[in-house]
Amino acid sequence: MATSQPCRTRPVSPAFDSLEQEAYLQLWRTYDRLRELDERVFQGHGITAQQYNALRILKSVRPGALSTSAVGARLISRAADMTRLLDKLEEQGLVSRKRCEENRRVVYVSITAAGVAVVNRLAADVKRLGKDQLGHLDRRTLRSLIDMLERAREPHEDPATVAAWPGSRQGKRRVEA
Amino acid sequence: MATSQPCRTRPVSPAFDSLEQEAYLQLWRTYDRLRELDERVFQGHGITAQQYNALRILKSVRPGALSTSAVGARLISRAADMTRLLDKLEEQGLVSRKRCEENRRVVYVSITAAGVAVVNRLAADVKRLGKDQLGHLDRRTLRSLIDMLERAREPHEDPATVAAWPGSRQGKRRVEA
DNA sequence: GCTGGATAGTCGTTTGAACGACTATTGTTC
DNA sequence: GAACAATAGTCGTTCAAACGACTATCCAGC
Repeated sequence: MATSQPCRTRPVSPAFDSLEQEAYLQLWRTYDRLRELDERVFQGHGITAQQYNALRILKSVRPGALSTSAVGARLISRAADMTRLLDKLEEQGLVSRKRCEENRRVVYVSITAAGVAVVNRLAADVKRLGKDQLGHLDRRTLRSLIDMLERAREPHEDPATVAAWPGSRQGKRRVEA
Repeated sequence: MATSQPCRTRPVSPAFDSLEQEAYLQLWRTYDRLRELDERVFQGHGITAQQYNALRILKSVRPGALSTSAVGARLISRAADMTRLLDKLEEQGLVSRKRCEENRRVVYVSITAAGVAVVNRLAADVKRLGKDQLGHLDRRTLRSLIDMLERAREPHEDPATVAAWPGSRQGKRRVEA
């Protein structure tokens, strides 16, 4: 068959449809680039970032426990399937589950000593990760970035779960009108 | 067995390990929240956001073509497997592939009329999506957010691919030292 | 013109996410 | 107290991402 397509790439002028779209795509790309470093750290320890977050949450309430859904509500990103996420942690002996006697529908999850050990072992790497990712920005810039990100997602937060999340803006005063 | 765990959730004081970590987690959560809207729009059209981006890129060079890897380099987020992403678009008849005659290793991809139609059909939804996601922020804030996101990922961009990406900061002047 | 290395893309397999249907338990209403 | 809805969690299935091994082609050097 004859080749009708040119074999040369030509320059593009993409431009975004709108400022809002550009902001979202920048957000997406930035997240993706930073996440790359992230994954590298965690997969060296046989764990995912999401699983680490669950452990971090459970460690913060230790020696108490949280219901399955309470853990889910506190995770950074929504996770459809808490059951299987916790299954994997339980298989590794990092968390333990126990059905609540007062309300047998709920299952309480707590971190084990082995789980605490994993989080502690990761602590230094996680600290370094933060520096690697964003250490080149000064504190004022970081605060400003955080503030804008919070404002960006504010209308999209579920009021029911926002209270459970550490970074929620509630109670904070807006800097500008 | 005796129930040794309390069946009550107790309040947490999570706090982030560092400002850098907080910024990254805020970025993650914000991306996740905004992405939720995103997915809703595209899955109504039987396509993923990543696939839409590939189509958008190919439409911008129409009627020219791009090599498989050139499309990958211009995508918002790194995609490990261009082959299968394009496979799916080709199955739906939205793109067509042709092996380059001059260099038979490369495969050129171009968008079909059906592909253009899909992008056009989505245009209104995508426009509305932007407003839904970030329409509550004024233009100054959006620009500032974009600028900070670019600075956040600047050190993590591969110099080889950054040139291919529309939002690259190259050529822009830094506002602050 | 043959060999080794680089490049472009493809494919097999494993793993995790997404969506929805399903079970068990509790609370509500008449 | 039986029926129905709501809640908490589990599980089956389907789909996409991740990782690496593999093929085909080209280029460079001898």
